Order: sequence, then structure tokens, then C-alpha cells
Amino acid sequence: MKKIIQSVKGTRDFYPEQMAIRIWLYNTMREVAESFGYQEYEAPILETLELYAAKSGEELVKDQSYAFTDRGGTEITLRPELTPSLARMIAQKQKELNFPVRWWSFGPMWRYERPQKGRTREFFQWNVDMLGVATPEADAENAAVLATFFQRVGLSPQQVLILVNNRRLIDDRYDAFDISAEQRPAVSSWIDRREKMSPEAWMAYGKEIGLSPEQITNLKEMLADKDLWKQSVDLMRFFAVIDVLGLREYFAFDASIMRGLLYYTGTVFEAWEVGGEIRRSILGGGRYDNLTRDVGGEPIPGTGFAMGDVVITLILEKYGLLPKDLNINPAPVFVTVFDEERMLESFRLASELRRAGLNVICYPEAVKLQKQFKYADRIGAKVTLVLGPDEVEKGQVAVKSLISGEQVSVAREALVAQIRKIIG
RNA sequence: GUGCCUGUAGCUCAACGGCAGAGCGCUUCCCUGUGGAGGAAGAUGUUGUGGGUUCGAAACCCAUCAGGCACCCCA
Repeated sequence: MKKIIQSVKGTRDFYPEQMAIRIWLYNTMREVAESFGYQEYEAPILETLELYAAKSGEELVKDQSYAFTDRGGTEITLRPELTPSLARMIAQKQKELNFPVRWWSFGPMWRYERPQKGRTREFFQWNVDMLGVATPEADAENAAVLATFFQRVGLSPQQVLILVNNRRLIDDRYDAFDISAEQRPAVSSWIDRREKMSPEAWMAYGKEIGLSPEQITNLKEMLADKDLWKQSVDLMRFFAVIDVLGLREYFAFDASIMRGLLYYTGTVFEAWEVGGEIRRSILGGGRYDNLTRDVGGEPIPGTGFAMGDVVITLILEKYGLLPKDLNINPAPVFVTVFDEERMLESFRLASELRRAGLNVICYPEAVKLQKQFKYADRIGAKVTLVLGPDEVEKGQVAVKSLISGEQVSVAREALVAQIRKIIG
């Protein structure tokens, strides 16, 4: 084979088979989001680097962004996440929007990272956000969209769990343990890493970042305390709503959930596969009350989550929950061409059927019928039509069902009805 | 950005440093007006790419590209 120009590293081609899955995912997300009254929006894929400088986290901006200078000298980046764009859009119209706004989006993001299982450089992300209200009830209702999505696709609480924490709750603990403001990012990162390190290495690392033995003991006790959330009014109210929505099984408190993004201010959450075979969070979200201010607007509180298409697809695949009956052939009706002489008659017939509201393919070359039938079978057509000398003479069309194999000849006037009978 | 593993026909994979193969798929025919099942015959290829070692490289070495796994980070 000739050398074919390579695609860009970390990108995926969506052939019709994969596109069908993406569209299915998109439709499911849309239905769930709309059932909670969320409206769809979209932001540009290109944004100024400045937009992310404030709060997205140093690594995301410095090392993982697709950044370049455009012809006008502006520093541009392919969006690595959507929330800052959303904050910008909200801030721009802060005087005219009817708060709270509920918005959702599904589009491509870019991060310059090393691709591996569950991670690509271009990925699609479902973003669901509510802005304008700072209540824990808003957090809970927003997170409920997510749990409802899990329900809808058939993922059970035994398979996926949404782990919830609250940054203010943890900050109170940090205060109590005399952990300084400067130390806190390192401590959060230390907690985040607990599952990935041996207990000994983890303890040693704790000392390394300057924690006293007493502080380490306190923090370990904090992480072990399953009822810690009851000390947080926010989380009490959050779980109360989740309870009445009948979604409690999907949620669990976990004091080790920290979230890397700097802009989170309150309740935060991540979803994980329970078995833990796919060691990667499925999504992340939480409350961010300062983001519109950080992009130059009035402070408008917000809460939301983002889910990438790559990991959720892996999870759905693992549990056999991807739809298997996705028919990627949109045209169930196939018109064969008998020979050169009758080719135009076939095209005319196909056109008539399309005007009658059917999706129709006509073979564009006068080759052997055997080849045309084989092709029709392969692409998943349901019914095949033949316009041969016999049929034309009688004013009929031969109609063969590729499902049952039965074939009948019917008058042109009865054709559409006959086809509809077969394709259902 | 770091470490490790992998790359052979369209696909899944074999081949001790010594003639590049199998299964599936594909093409043609059995069947001059009909798909799926069956039978027969046929074609698969710059062994990811570029160098090197060797009488001889798919295999060994170096570089590079791509994929995977673990870090880092995160959707």
C-alpha cells in the first residue's frame, strides 16, 4: 500500500460506525439534560490563552495547551476545557440573562498530553452547568443530571459511583490541623495520591512536604471518617436533595476527592468505576463561585460537571451497554440497475420513492445483479427492487425482502405500500 | 515530559539470523435475472519509516513515527 498521510497524534477518526455511537451518546446526553430543563449552547474552539491563565491550573495552561500566536499577534489556544468559555459568555450577558441559567454542551476539547487508554489529545466533553444560584440544592440538582444519565444508559450504582466532597469542609479541617495556606495545595495532592502509593511511600511523602506526625495522624483520621460530611451544612443539604430525587445509591461521601482545577470553591465530585479496573475518573465537577469575576465580570455563582467521551465509552463498552443495533445505513430501500438501457428508469423510480418519503439508494453502475444484491446485503438494505424487461413490460416492480428472502412483483401504484409493509 | 512493551497481507496473528506464512476477508467461477450457506481457483506484502551490524535482517543495534501500559496530570 502507498504511504498514507498520518492523522495528528492523539486524534480519532470517526468512521460511520464510531460516529453512530457518538451521535447516540450525544442524543442520550441531550435527552437527559433537557429533562432537567438545560439548554444547549456552544462556545468557540479557539480562545485567548489569557482566558485560562487565571484559574485553570498551571499545568493545564503551560504544558497541556495547544497554543499558538495568530497572524495578528494574539496568543490563542485550542480550548482545553469549556468552563472558562462558559464563564466568559455568562459574564458578557450578565445583565440580560434570566438566572439561574441551565446550559449544556457537547464538543471537542484539546490537551497536549501523551495519549493512552482513556485519554486522547482531542476528546469530546459533555458540560452541564447551572449559574446564578449558590445553594447546595443547585449543586444537588446539577449532579442529579449525571446520576440520571447513568440510569438512562444502564450503569448501576454497583458499577459507577459519584464521590462527593466539599472544599470548605476540608479547609475547616486544615484550619483545625494548623495547615498553612501555602501548604494546602501540596497536602491536597498528597491526599489525592494515597490510592496510588504504598502506605510507607505515602507516609514518607507526607513528611517530605512538611507534615508533622500529628498532622498526618489527624489527616488519616479525617479520611477514615465516613460521617465527616455531617459536619458540613452544604453536604447535608446536598444529600437531602439527592435522597428525595431517589438517586442516593449513586452517591457517596469521600474526603479524598480534591479536584485539580483551582476554581472550585465548594462541593466537588468525581465519578469512578466501582471495580476500579479503569483507573481514571469518568468525570469531574463542582461549585465555582468566582469564575465569572476571574474573567472580568460580576461574581456569579456556578456549579457544573464535565464528562469526557473517551472514558465513559470504555465503561459502557466494558459493561456491554453500547447499543448493538445501530443501523448505520440510513436507506433501507435499494434500487438495482438491470442494464445500461434501463439505468435511467431505475434512477427515475428511486426519485419517485424519495418523493414518497423513503430513503433510497440506486446502484450507480450497470453491473451484474448478483454483485448489486451482495452490495445491498452488505450495507444493510432491507428491500431490493428490480426493474427488468419483464417488470417494465407489465408496469410492475419486483420487490425482494432481504430479511425474509421473499420476492413479489407489484404494480407501480402498490409499490410504496408494499415497501412500507416490509421495512415496517 | 519520564520509564517499559509493541509495530509483519484489508483484519487477527505465525515465521531459531537463512526461500515471508495461516485463518478470516477480498476477486473470479460453479450461478448468461437475485444477497446470506456451500464448493473450486486466484491475488495479497518496500515486514511502520530511516540508518547501522552481518555473507545474509521481519528478527540484532541506533534513531524516528505510531499504538499500548505505568508515572505526571486529568475528561
